[in-house]
Amino acid sequence: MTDALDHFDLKILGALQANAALTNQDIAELIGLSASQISRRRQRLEKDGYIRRYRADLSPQALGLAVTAYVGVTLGAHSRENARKFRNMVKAMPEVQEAHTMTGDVDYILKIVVPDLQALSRVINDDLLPQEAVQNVRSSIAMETLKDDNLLPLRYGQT
Amino acid sequence: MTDALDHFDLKILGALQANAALTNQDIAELIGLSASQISRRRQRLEKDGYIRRYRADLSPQALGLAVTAYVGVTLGAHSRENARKFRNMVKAMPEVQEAHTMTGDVDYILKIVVPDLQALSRVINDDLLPQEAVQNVRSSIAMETLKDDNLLPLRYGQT
DNA sequence: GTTCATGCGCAAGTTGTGTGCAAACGACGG
DNA sequence: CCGTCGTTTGCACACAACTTGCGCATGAAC
Repeated sequence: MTDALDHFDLKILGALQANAALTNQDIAELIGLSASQISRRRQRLEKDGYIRRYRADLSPQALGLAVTAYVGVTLGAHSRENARKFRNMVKAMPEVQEAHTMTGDVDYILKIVVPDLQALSRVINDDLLPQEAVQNVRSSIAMETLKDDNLLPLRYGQT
Repeated sequence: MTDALDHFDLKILGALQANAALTNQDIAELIGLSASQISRRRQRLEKDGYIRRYRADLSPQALGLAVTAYVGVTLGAHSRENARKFRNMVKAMPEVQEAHTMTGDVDYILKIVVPDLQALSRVINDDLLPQEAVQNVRSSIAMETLKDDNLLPLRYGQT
């Protein structure tokens, strides 16, 4: 009934993740289908959860957000309660773009975007370090960004 | 003449980066302006580079991409030529979502998304390590993703 | 060979977008 | 205090895009 992506679906997903401003007509011409089919397939792809949402990709530079940093956080005593507080804190921080719990010697990696180094310092010293759970914080700053497209590779295991 | 974002512009940017499927009419009602104004402002925001592009945000899980990893790469002899090759290689690898040159003891951080650990291993052993420039590779795998919205914080230094 | 399910394009109805226009507003100078 | 000018707004309309019903083609099951 549903599921299982064919060749057309993958092309639609690929086109939309690179440029969601494309009209159905554009995509139709691109992959050799009619606009109405694109519309129907797109609805299905949204309903089945392949497309999570549509986003405008803003320019950090234009908005004065010059500093991107990765911050590794190590928790001390892994008390349930303190860890929970830490996670909620992180979710509520607008400067944090991504947060993952990691394997290896660091418990969390945070991707942080701020206007300048002073703001980064403020985030680390005022928000992160005062947390009871936090034992250690190591930050590394992105000097140059080679690639930042966040495009998922779509060629795996399909038609 | 141009530049300088007012309160309305920030609200529009905020709404669109969270959900680009909103119509001008939706945003108009949200922030108390007419749809035509949203249209005009949006055009300006695009022209002035605040909005880079529109993207469909796909679900890695739905697409069978279960493994996200951060890979730290250290280059050996920093020969200009080998470094250049390394950067081009990275740009061409579809599994690499982000790549930054970093301050600190690691030269590059790569965000990599693949279907499984085997695929990660393949990327590291077949693509990364054989590079002449590469001296050392350390990878850390995301066990749980707390946050992954990539929403820029918009409240800095404006009206 | 018939039936059924699926996917297709076309065309029509609906919804959304963008521009001309006139009015409102604010800044500035007389 | 008032007029002028530039900017921003809402409205209305023309245009563009989206979506859905429909009939047809294709291919699998029996």
